[in-house]
Amino acid sequence: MPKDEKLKSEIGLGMLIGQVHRLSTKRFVQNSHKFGLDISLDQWLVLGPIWKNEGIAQKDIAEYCGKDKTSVTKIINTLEKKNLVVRVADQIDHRVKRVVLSNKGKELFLNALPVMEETRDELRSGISDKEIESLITVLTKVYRNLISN
Amino acid sequence: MPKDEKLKSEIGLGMLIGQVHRLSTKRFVQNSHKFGLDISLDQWLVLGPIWKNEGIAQKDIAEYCGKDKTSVTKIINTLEKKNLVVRVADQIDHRVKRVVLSNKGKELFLNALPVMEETRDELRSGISDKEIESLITVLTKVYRNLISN
DNA sequence: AATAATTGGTTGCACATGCAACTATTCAAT
DNA sequence: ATTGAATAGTTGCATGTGCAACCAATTATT
Repeated sequence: MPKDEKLKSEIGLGMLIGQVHRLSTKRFVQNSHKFGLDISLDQWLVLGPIWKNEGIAQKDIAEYCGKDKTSVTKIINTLEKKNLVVRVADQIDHRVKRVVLSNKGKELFLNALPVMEETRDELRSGISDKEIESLITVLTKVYRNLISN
Repeated sequence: MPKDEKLKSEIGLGMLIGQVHRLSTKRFVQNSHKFGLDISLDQWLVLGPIWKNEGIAQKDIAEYCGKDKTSVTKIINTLEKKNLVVRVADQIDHRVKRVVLSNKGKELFLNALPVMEETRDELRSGISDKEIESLITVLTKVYRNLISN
Protein backbone atom coordinates (compact mmCIF):
# COMPACT_ATOMS: atom_id res chain seq x y z
CA MET A 1 0.00 0.00 0.00
CA PRO A 2 1.53 3.36 -0.99
CA LYS A 3 2.27 5.71 1.87
CA ASP A 4 -0.42 8.15 0.85
CA GLU A 5 -3.10 5.50 0.68
CA LYS A 6 -2.10 4.09 4.00
CA LEU A 7 -2.22 7.49 5.60
CA LYS A 8 -5.68 8.01 4.25
CA SER A 9 -7.00 4.75 5.59
CA GLU A 10 -5.33 5.29 8.94
CA ILE A 11 -7.12 8.54 9.35
CA GLY A 12 -10.20 6.91 7.96
CA LEU A 13 -11.38 4.76 10.83
CA GLY A 14 -10.36 7.14 13.57
CA MET A 15 -11.95 10.05 11.83
CA LEU A 16 -15.07 8.08 11.09
CA ILE A 17 -15.52 7.16 14.73
CA GLY A 18 -14.92 10.76 15.76
CA GLN A 19 -17.46 12.04 13.25
CA VAL A 20 -20.11 9.56 14.21
CA HIS A 21 -19.57 10.29 17.86
CA ARG A 22 -19.77 14.04 17.49
CA LEU A 23 -22.66 14.00 15.07
CA SER A 24 -24.70 11.63 17.20
CA THR A 25 -24.28 13.61 20.40
CA LYS A 26 -25.23 16.68 18.40
CA ARG A 27 -28.26 14.95 16.98
CA PHE A 28 -29.37 13.85 20.42
CA VAL A 29 -29.30 17.41 21.70
CA GLN A 30 -31.15 18.68 18.64
CA ASN A 31 -33.80 16.02 19.13
CA SER A 32 -34.12 16.86 22.79
CA HIS A 33 -34.85 20.44 21.79
CA LYS A 34 -37.42 19.21 19.32
CA PHE A 35 -39.14 17.51 22.24
CA GLY A 36 -38.94 20.70 24.28
CA LEU A 37 -36.25 19.29 26.54
CA ASP A 38 -32.82 20.56 27.41
CA ILE A 39 -30.43 17.72 28.09
CA SER A 40 -27.16 16.58 26.59
CA LEU A 41 -26.29 13.01 25.72
CA ASP A 42 -23.70 12.82 28.47
CA GLN A 43 -26.11 14.16 31.05
CA TRP A 44 -28.56 11.48 29.94
CA LEU A 45 -25.84 8.87 30.15
CA VAL A 46 -25.12 9.83 33.74
CA LEU A 47 -28.79 10.01 34.63
CA GLY A 48 -29.22 6.40 33.48
CA PRO A 49 -27.39 4.57 36.26
CA ILE A 50 -28.91 6.89 38.85
CA TRP A 51 -32.34 5.96 37.56
CA LYS A 52 -31.59 2.28 37.75
CA ASN A 53 -29.88 2.49 41.07
CA GLU A 54 -31.10 5.23 43.35
CA GLY A 55 -28.36 6.42 45.64
CA ILE A 56 -25.54 5.05 43.54
CA ALA A 57 -22.07 6.33 44.43
CA GLN A 58 -20.29 8.58 41.96
CA LYS A 59 -17.51 6.08 41.60
CA ASP A 60 -20.02 3.49 40.43
CA ILE A 61 -21.61 5.94 38.03
CA ALA A 62 -18.20 6.50 36.52
CA GLU A 63 -17.65 2.80 36.10
CA TYR A 64 -21.16 2.19 34.82
CA CYS A 65 -20.92 4.70 32.03
CA GLY A 66 -17.20 4.45 31.39
CA LYS A 67 -16.38 8.00 32.29
CA ASP A 68 -13.55 9.48 34.26
CA LYS A 69 -14.45 10.31 37.85
CA THR A 70 -13.63 13.96 37.23
CA SER A 71 -16.03 14.05 34.30
CA VAL A 72 -18.71 12.54 36.47
CA THR A 73 -18.09 15.10 39.19
CA LYS A 74 -18.56 17.91 36.73
CA ILE A 75 -21.58 16.48 34.98
CA ILE A 76 -23.26 15.91 38.32
CA ASN A 77 -22.45 19.50 39.19
CA THR A 78 -24.46 20.68 36.21
CA LEU A 79 -27.23 18.15 36.90
CA GLU A 80 -27.40 19.48 40.44
CA LYS A 81 -27.44 23.06 39.19
CA LYS A 82 -30.41 22.07 37.03
CA ASN A 83 -32.06 20.55 40.13
CA LEU A 84 -32.24 17.14 38.51
CA VAL A 85 -30.26 15.26 41.14
CA VAL A 86 -29.13 15.68 44.73
CA ARG A 87 -25.90 14.55 46.36
CA VAL A 88 -26.29 12.82 49.70
CA ALA A 89 -23.28 12.01 51.88
CA ASP A 90 -23.10 8.37 52.89
CA GLN A 91 -23.63 8.01 56.63
CA ILE A 92 -21.27 5.08 56.99
CA ASP A 93 -18.41 5.92 54.66
CA HIS A 94 -17.99 9.66 54.71
CA ARG A 95 -15.96 9.65 51.51
CA VAL A 96 -18.71 8.51 49.21
CA LYS A 97 -21.53 10.68 47.96
CA ARG A 98 -24.71 9.02 46.88
CA VAL A 99 -26.66 10.59 44.08
CA VAL A 100 -30.45 10.65 43.97
CA LEU A 101 -32.88 11.80 41.30
CA SER A 102 -35.23 14.65 42.15
CA ASN A 103 -38.81 14.47 40.91
CA LYS A 104 -37.81 16.84 38.16
CA GLY A 105 -34.96 14.49 37.31
CA LYS A 106 -37.24 11.47 37.14
CA GLU A 107 -39.64 13.34 34.94
CA LEU A 108 -36.91 14.48 32.60
CA PHE A 109 -35.49 11.00 32.35
CA LEU A 110 -38.84 9.59 31.30
CA ASN A 111 -39.47 12.41 28.87
CA ALA A 112 -36.08 11.86 27.31
CA LEU A 113 -36.76 8.21 26.48
CA PRO A 114 -38.48 9.06 23.19
CA VAL A 115 -35.58 11.36 22.33
CA MET A 116 -33.23 8.43 22.74
CA GLU A 117 -35.49 6.25 20.68
CA GLU A 118 -35.80 8.72 17.86
CA THR A 119 -32.08 9.34 17.77
CA ARG A 120 -31.45 5.63 17.75
CA ASP A 121 -33.83 5.13 14.86
CA GLU A 122 -32.25 7.93 12.88
CA LEU A 123 -28.80 6.44 13.39
CA ARG A 124 -29.90 2.99 12.30
CA SER A 125 -32.18 3.96 9.49
CA GLY A 126 -31.69 1.71 6.49
CA ILE A 127 -29.22 -0.51 8.32
CA SER A 128 -30.12 -4.11 9.02
CA ASP A 129 -30.05 -5.61 12.50
CA LYS A 130 -27.39 -7.97 11.28
CA GLU A 131 -25.18 -5.10 10.26
CA ILE A 132 -25.68 -3.30 13.54
CA GLU A 133 -24.86 -6.50 15.33
CA SER A 134 -21.63 -6.93 13.44
CA LEU A 135 -20.83 -3.27 14.04
CA ILE A 136 -21.21 -3.77 17.76
CA THR A 137 -19.22 -6.98 17.69
CA VAL A 138 -16.21 -5.45 15.98
CA LEU A 139 -16.42 -2.21 17.90
CA THR A 140 -16.42 -4.21 21.09
CA LYS A 141 -13.20 -5.88 20.00
CA VAL A 142 -11.65 -2.48 19.38
CA TYR A 143 -12.91 -1.40 22.75
CA ARG A 144 -11.30 -4.37 24.45
CA ASN A 145 -8.02 -3.58 22.72
CA LEU A 146 -8.19 -0.13 24.19
CA ILE A 147 -9.15 -0.82 27.79
CA SER A 148 -6.46 -3.44 28.19
CA ASN A 149 -3.96 -0.72 28.90
CA MET B 1 -38.05 -6.64 23.81
CA PRO B 2 -38.69 -5.61 27.43
CA LYS B 3 -38.20 -1.95 28.20
CA ASP B 4 -35.18 -2.57 30.31
CA GLU B 5 -33.42 -4.61 27.66
CA LYS B 6 -34.21 -2.07 25.03
CA LEU B 7 -32.85 0.72 27.15
CA LYS B 8 -29.66 -1.18 27.66
CA SER B 9 -29.13 -1.85 23.98
CA GLU B 10 -29.98 1.73 23.10
CA ILE B 11 -27.27 2.98 25.34
CA GLY B 12 -25.08 0.23 24.05
CA LEU B 13 -24.09 1.42 20.60
CA GLY B 14 -23.91 5.08 21.46
CA MET B 15 -21.89 4.42 24.54
CA LEU B 16 -19.61 2.05 22.69
CA ILE B 17 -18.85 4.63 20.06
CA GLY B 18 -18.22 7.24 22.72
CA GLN B 19 -15.89 4.95 24.60
CA VAL B 20 -13.92 3.94 21.57
CA HIS B 21 -13.62 7.54 20.49
CA ARG B 22 -12.40 8.77 23.85
CA LEU B 23 -10.09 5.88 24.49
CA SER B 24 -8.50 6.09 21.06
CA THR B 25 -7.79 9.81 21.25
CA LYS B 26 -6.35 9.17 24.71
CA ARG B 27 -4.23 6.35 23.42
CA PHE B 28 -2.91 8.49 20.60
CA VAL B 29 -1.75 11.15 23.02
CA GLN B 30 -0.15 8.55 25.28
CA ASN B 31 1.68 7.06 22.32
CA SER B 32 2.84 10.47 21.18
CA HIS B 33 4.36 10.97 24.61
CA LYS B 34 6.04 7.59 24.35
CA PHE B 35 7.67 8.87 21.18
CA GLY B 36 8.71 12.06 22.94
CA LEU B 37 6.16 14.15 21.07
CA ASP B 38 3.42 16.40 22.31
CA ILE B 39 0.48 16.42 19.95
CA SER B 40 -3.17 15.57 20.26
CA LEU B 41 -5.17 13.53 17.79
CA ASP B 42 -7.19 16.53 16.71
CA GLN B 43 -4.11 18.64 16.19
CA TRP B 44 -2.73 15.83 14.03
CA LEU B 45 -6.01 15.65 12.16
CA VAL B 46 -5.80 19.34 11.34
CA LEU B 47 -2.14 19.14 10.45
CA GLY B 48 -2.96 16.46 7.85
CA PRO B 49 -4.75 18.58 5.24
CA ILE B 50 -2.20 21.35 5.71
CA TRP B 51 0.57 18.89 4.97
CA LYS B 52 -1.16 17.65 1.86
CA ASN B 53 -2.18 21.08 0.69
CA GLU B 54 0.16 23.86 1.69
CA GLY B 55 -1.69 27.13 2.04
CA ILE B 56 -5.11 25.55 2.39
CA ALA B 57 -7.85 27.86 3.63
CA GLN B 58 -9.34 27.23 7.07
CA LYS B 59 -12.73 26.63 5.58
CA ASP B 60 -11.29 23.79 3.51
CA ILE B 61 -9.49 22.34 6.51
CA ALA B 62 -12.80 22.26 8.32
CA GLU B 63 -14.45 20.45 5.43
CA TYR B 64 -11.53 18.09 4.97
CA CYS B 65 -11.51 16.86 8.52
CA GLY B 66 -15.21 17.26 9.24
CA LYS B 67 -14.83 19.80 11.98
CA ASP B 68 -16.74 22.94 12.73
CA LYS B 69 -15.05 26.10 11.55
CA THR B 70 -14.89 27.38 15.10
CA SER B 71 -13.09 24.25 16.22
CA VAL B 72 -10.62 24.68 13.39
CA THR B 73 -10.04 28.30 14.37
CA LYS B 74 -9.20 27.28 17.89
CA ILE B 75 -7.04 24.29 17.02
CA ILE B 76 -5.05 26.44 14.61
CA ASN B 77 -4.66 28.97 17.40
CA THR B 78 -2.94 26.36 19.50
CA LEU B 79 -0.91 25.07 16.56
CA GLU B 80 0.22 28.62 15.91
CA LYS B 81 1.06 29.10 19.58
CA LYS B 82 3.23 25.99 19.30
CA ASN B 83 4.88 27.49 16.19
CA LEU B 84 3.81 24.57 14.05
CA VAL B 85 1.83 26.57 11.50
CA VAL B 86 1.49 30.14 10.28
CA ARG B 87 -1.59 31.96 9.07
CA VAL B 88 -1.15 33.97 5.89
CA ALA B 89 -3.83 36.35 4.66
CA ASP B 90 -4.88 35.70 1.09
CA GLN B 91 -3.83 38.59 -1.12
CA ILE B 92 -6.82 38.34 -3.43
CA ASP B 93 -9.68 37.51 -1.07
CA HIS B 94 -8.99 39.29 2.17
CA ARG B 95 -11.45 37.14 4.08
CA VAL B 96 -9.58 33.86 3.73
CA LYS B 97 -6.55 32.90 5.75
CA ARG B 98 -4.19 30.35 4.30
CA VAL B 99 -2.37 28.06 6.68
CA VAL B 100 1.19 26.93 6.14
CA LEU B 101 3.37 24.46 8.03
CA SER B 102 6.54 25.76 9.63
CA ASN B 103 9.66 23.61 9.49
CA LYS B 104 8.92 22.56 13.01
CA GLY B 105 5.42 21.64 11.92
CA LYS B 106 6.68 19.53 9.02
CA GLU B 107 9.11 17.79 11.29
CA LEU B 108 6.47 17.04 13.88
CA PHE B 109 4.08 15.72 11.28
CA LEU B 110 6.67 13.26 10.02
CA ASN B 111 7.66 12.24 13.51
CA ALA B 112 4.03 11.61 14.37
CA LEU B 113 3.49 9.14 11.55
CA PRO B 114 4.80 6.20 13.60
CA VAL B 115 2.56 7.28 16.47
CA MET B 116 -0.41 7.03 14.17
CA GLU B 117 0.77 3.69 12.93
CA GLU B 118 1.28 2.24 16.38
CA THR B 119 -2.07 3.50 17.58
CA ARG B 120 -3.72 2.03 14.54
CA ASP B 121 -2.09 -1.33 15.12
CA GLU B 122 -3.13 -1.35 18.75
CA LEU B 123 -6.72 -0.59 17.80
CA ARG B 124 -6.85 -3.32 15.21
CA SER B 125 -4.88 -5.96 17.04
CA GLY B 126 -6.47 -9.36 16.66
CA ILE B 127 -9.13 -8.06 14.30
CA SER B 128 -9.20 -9.28 10.73
CA ASP B 129 -9.11 -6.94 7.76
CA LYS B 130 -12.50 -8.25 6.80
CA GLU B 131 -13.95 -7.25 10.13
CA ILE B 132 -12.38 -3.80 9.97
CA GLU B 133 -13.78 -3.41 6.49
CA SER B 134 -17.27 -4.30 7.60
CA LEU B 135 -16.89 -1.97 10.57
CA ILE B 136 -16.02 0.88 8.26
CA THR B 137 -18.83 0.00 5.89
CA VAL B 138 -21.53 0.05 8.53
CA LEU B 139 -20.08 3.03 10.33
CA THR B 140 -20.11 4.91 7.06
CA LYS B 141 -23.81 4.16 6.70
CA VAL B 142 -24.41 5.55 10.17
CA TYR B 143 -22.33 8.56 9.24
CA ARG B 144 -24.43 9.17 6.16
CA ASN B 145 -27.59 8.95 8.21
CA LEU B 146 -26.20 11.68 10.41
CA ILE B 147 -24.90 14.18 7.88
CA SER B 148 -28.08 14.15 5.85
CA ASN B 149 -29.63 16.58 8.27
C1' DA C 1 -23.24 53.13 -7.37
C1' DA C 2 -25.81 51.80 -3.17
C1' DT C 3 -27.93 48.37 -0.62
C1' DA C 4 -28.53 43.64 0.62
C1' DA C 5 -27.06 38.92 1.05
C1' DT C 6 -23.35 35.70 1.48
C1' DT C 7 -18.98 34.02 2.99
C1' DG C 8 -14.57 33.29 5.95
C1' DG C 9 -13.16 33.81 10.19
C1' DT C 10 -13.30 35.11 15.31
C1' DT C 11 -15.23 35.55 19.98
C1' DG C 12 -17.92 34.39 24.17
C1' DC C 13 -20.54 31.15 26.58
C1' DA C 14 -21.68 26.45 28.06
C1' DC C 15 -20.42 21.87 28.17
C1' DA C 16 -17.29 17.58 28.17
C1' DT C 17 -12.68 15.36 28.85
C1' DG C 18 -7.90 14.02 30.77
C1' DC C 19 -4.31 14.76 33.90
C1' DA C 20 -2.08 16.01 38.03
C1' DA C 21 -2.37 17.62 42.41
C1' DC C 22 -5.05 17.99 46.38
C1' DT C 23 -8.39 16.99 50.70
C1' DA C 24 -10.60 13.97 53.55
C1' DT C 25 -11.71 9.60 55.02
C1' DT C 26 -11.03 4.73 55.62
C1' DC C 27 -8.20 0.61 55.78
C1' DA C 28 -3.75 -2.06 56.64
C1' DA C 29 0.54 -3.14 58.83
C1' DT C 30 3.36 -3.04 62.12
C1' DA D 1 -2.44 3.14 68.47
C1' DT D 2 0.36 5.32 64.92
C1' DT D 3 2.01 5.51 60.64
C1' DG D 4 1.34 4.58 55.85
C1' DA D 5 -1.39 3.06 51.92
C1' DA D 6 -5.49 3.22 49.36
C1' DT D 7 -10.03 5.28 48.10
C1' DA D 8 -13.85 8.91 46.91
C1' DG D 9 -14.34 13.23 45.39
C1' DT D 10 -12.93 17.96 44.05
C1' DT D 11 -10.24 21.57 41.76
C1' DG D 12 -7.32 23.87 38.25
C1' DC D 13 -5.40 23.83 33.87
C1' DA D 14 -5.32 22.73 28.96
C1' DT D 15 -7.87 20.95 25.12
C1' DG D 16 -11.93 20.24 22.06
C1' DT D 17 -16.89 21.07 20.62
C1' DG D 18 -21.44 23.53 19.33
C1' DC D 19 -24.10 27.58 19.00
C1' DA D 20 -25.15 32.28 18.40
C1' DA D 21 -23.65 36.60 17.60
C1' DC D 22 -20.47 39.21 15.42
C1' DC D 23 -16.91 41.69 11.96
C1' DA D 24 -15.02 42.36 7.64
C1' DA D 25 -14.73 41.45 2.97
C1' DT D 26 -16.98 39.91 -1.25
C1' DT D 27 -20.88 39.24 -4.40
C1' DA D 28 -25.57 39.97 -6.02
C1' DT D 29 -29.44 42.87 -6.75
C1' DT D 30 -31.59 46.62 -8.13
